[in-house]
Amino acid sequence: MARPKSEDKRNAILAAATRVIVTQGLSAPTATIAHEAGVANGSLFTYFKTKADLLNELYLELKTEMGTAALAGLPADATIRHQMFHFWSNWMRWATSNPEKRRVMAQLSVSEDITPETRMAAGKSMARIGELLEQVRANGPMTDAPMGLVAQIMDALVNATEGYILSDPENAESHCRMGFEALWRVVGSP
Amino acid sequence: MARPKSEDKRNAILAAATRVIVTQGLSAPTATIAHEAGVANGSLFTYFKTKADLLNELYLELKTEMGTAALAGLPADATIRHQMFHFWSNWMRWATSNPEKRRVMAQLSVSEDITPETRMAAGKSMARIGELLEQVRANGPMTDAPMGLVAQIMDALVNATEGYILSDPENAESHCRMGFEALWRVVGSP
Amino acid sequence: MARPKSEDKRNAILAAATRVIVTQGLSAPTATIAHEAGVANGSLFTYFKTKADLLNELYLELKTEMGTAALAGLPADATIRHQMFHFWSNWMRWATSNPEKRRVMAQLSVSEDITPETRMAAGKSMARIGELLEQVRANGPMTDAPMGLVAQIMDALVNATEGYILSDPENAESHCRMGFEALWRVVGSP
Amino acid sequence: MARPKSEDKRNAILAAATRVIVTQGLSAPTATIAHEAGVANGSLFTYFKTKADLLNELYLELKTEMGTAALAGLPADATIRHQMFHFWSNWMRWATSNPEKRRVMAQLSVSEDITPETRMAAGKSMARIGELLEQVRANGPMTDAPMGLVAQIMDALVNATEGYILSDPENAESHCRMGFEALWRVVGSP
DNA sequence: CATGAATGAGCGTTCATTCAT
DNA sequence: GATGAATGAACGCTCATTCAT
Repeated sequence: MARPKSEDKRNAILAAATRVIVTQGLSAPTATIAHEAGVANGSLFTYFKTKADLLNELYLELKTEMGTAALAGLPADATIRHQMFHFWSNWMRWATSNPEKRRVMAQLSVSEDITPETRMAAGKSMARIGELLEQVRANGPMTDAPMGLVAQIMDALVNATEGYILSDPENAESHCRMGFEALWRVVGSP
Repeated sequence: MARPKSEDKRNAILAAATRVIVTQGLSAPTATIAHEAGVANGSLFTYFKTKADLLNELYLELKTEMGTAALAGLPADATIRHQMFHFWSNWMRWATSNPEKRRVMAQLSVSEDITPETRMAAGKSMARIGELLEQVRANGPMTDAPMGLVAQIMDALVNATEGYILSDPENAESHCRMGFEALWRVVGSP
Repeated sequence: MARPKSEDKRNAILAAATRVIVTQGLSAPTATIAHEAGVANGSLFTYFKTKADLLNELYLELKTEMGTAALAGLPADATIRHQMFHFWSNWMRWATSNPEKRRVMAQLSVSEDITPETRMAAGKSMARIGELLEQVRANGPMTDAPMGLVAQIMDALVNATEGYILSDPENAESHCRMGFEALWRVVGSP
Repeated sequence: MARPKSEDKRNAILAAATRVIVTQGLSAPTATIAHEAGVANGSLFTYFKTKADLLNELYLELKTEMGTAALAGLPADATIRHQMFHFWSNWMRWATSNPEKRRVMAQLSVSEDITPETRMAAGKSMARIGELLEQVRANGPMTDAPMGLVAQIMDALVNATEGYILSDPENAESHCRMGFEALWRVVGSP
């Protein structure tokens, strides 16, 4: 194979897309993204068949990265509360240090271009967290609530807390804890 | 905020925008919206200077309508918990009966086109709710938390619960109650 | 209706298309055609939904014009041979005075963009000629030949003669007659 | 006309071009042609400097093949009418068994990309036929007609007949004869 | 020489906005 | 004021051609 498709270039495009979308929104021209990535505008399409494709892959990439970050170093033998707080903190930290990625993910989440398949695939990377949450739910005040509702609520709490932290990063630590306590009051056992 | 010409036509355009955006997203052509509203494409611009303008006014309109619906018939002399549950229920009911408007609002919320001014103005319609929430917060487990965080969390819970209800409308009643209990556990006094 | 779609502009575009396609071929940019017609490139699309559309309508227009020209002043009570020679001459004259249109028609005839429907519709304008030819055929040496073959042959003779005339316009008159005699030998009665 | 590298590959590309152009037209991407030929897209350009080049050489190849086929086994000592009918039959047979090549040739004939030089060179392969036709003409009703006109007419008759045969291959034999008789009436001596 | 990624000019079409009627 | 044709910048994508491997 002459000049194999470079993983680096692919990543450069994905990273450029993140940077550009943050400031210009999802309607950012592919040409701008390509330029930002340092490749010719046509080259973008050798890595992603269409713009929608690029967006889907970007979404997947970001979700996966976030999921991985959230689960890093999970202390398997600690109490559930501890485990939960661990990934909650990871999650907040990731969001704090990657505000751009978080913003782009928010935009992609509501985009028509992201297919159900992609959303499904993205969900996979959160599976472990789902299991944890399930255990917590089963023994707390939401035993009788459907898991779907609980999951959505947790997601909402994560986002709300993250959002607030980003607006006042000074007290990140404190906000993080408060958000977690709120979550625990919602689902955890007293 | 001036409302010159025909108020009817203005509303027709706003309503048409909602219908069209639900299916086509925010990138729906103004011409399509105009057509759906039964006016010529050029006429749209005598009612809204630009497309962004239309979007901002639509956002404001929807938020205001929702705020009004949420506060309707608030029993001023009931307990705070009662008052809170009252508007929570109203809110859920509105969302359930106006799924399109809710969806459009979700899209607008993340749009670059909505200005900070509009967001601020939209916040106004929720002021009364903010006061209520403030009272609750002051006497509950989040006394020490910043109001902004609490507000965002409530908003998140509202959205999560609404979203879940829409995905399983059969048990709306039950989900509504469960969502409220979660909220109360987060901020309410035991 | 404000500023009604102008027939003039439509014709200007069609005429411009002819001029441009002659020199640049069917792949001539729509922008060039629009410019040549003195309208904005977007305007072309208010008159023709797509480029293929423009091409189809151009083909129809040219064929119709040619058909009309060929039949002009047909002496209904002359002998068939006379009638035939009349339209043959008309045809040659039209081709001679509209070499560009003829060239464009040749290109369009083999284009993938021209739909069967258009071809069918274009055929209509030649119907009268078909009837004439049919009468001639019935009493000549090709009585037993299928009409389709005869029609194609006539078409071919027309084109060949036209082509030759254009390459040597000086002796148009003579070539025209010779071509006709050839045709008559093929189908006419001796 | 140099034929460097692999003659096989060159032919594969030419053959692939024919197959692809039949279905996609002359605007078929070179990449598609290369793929169909089983070579890398870049390789196509080591065999043909440009796409126009490829087209010109394809045209030449097809014309030559057709000319050769038409002249195969010409009975040098038969009557001229016989010789003429011989190559006419050959020609029809070739067209019938190579409908794709015929179609492609038709497209190429009207393409802007084919240079006058190529057309001239292609004419060479028909030289023998031209001589034959010339002899016939000299003693028939077109003695006084310029050879160019006669040649074009014959070409037109060939194409018309071929075209009709392809549309009704069942009666190829009969159509072939009828076409020839028409030709003979045009130029042959009675 | 073969390969296929890289390039970037170019195209058809869309659409917010303007303006003649 | 209402209409809808006019405008032209902008965009996603293609593809002939080049060039690093």
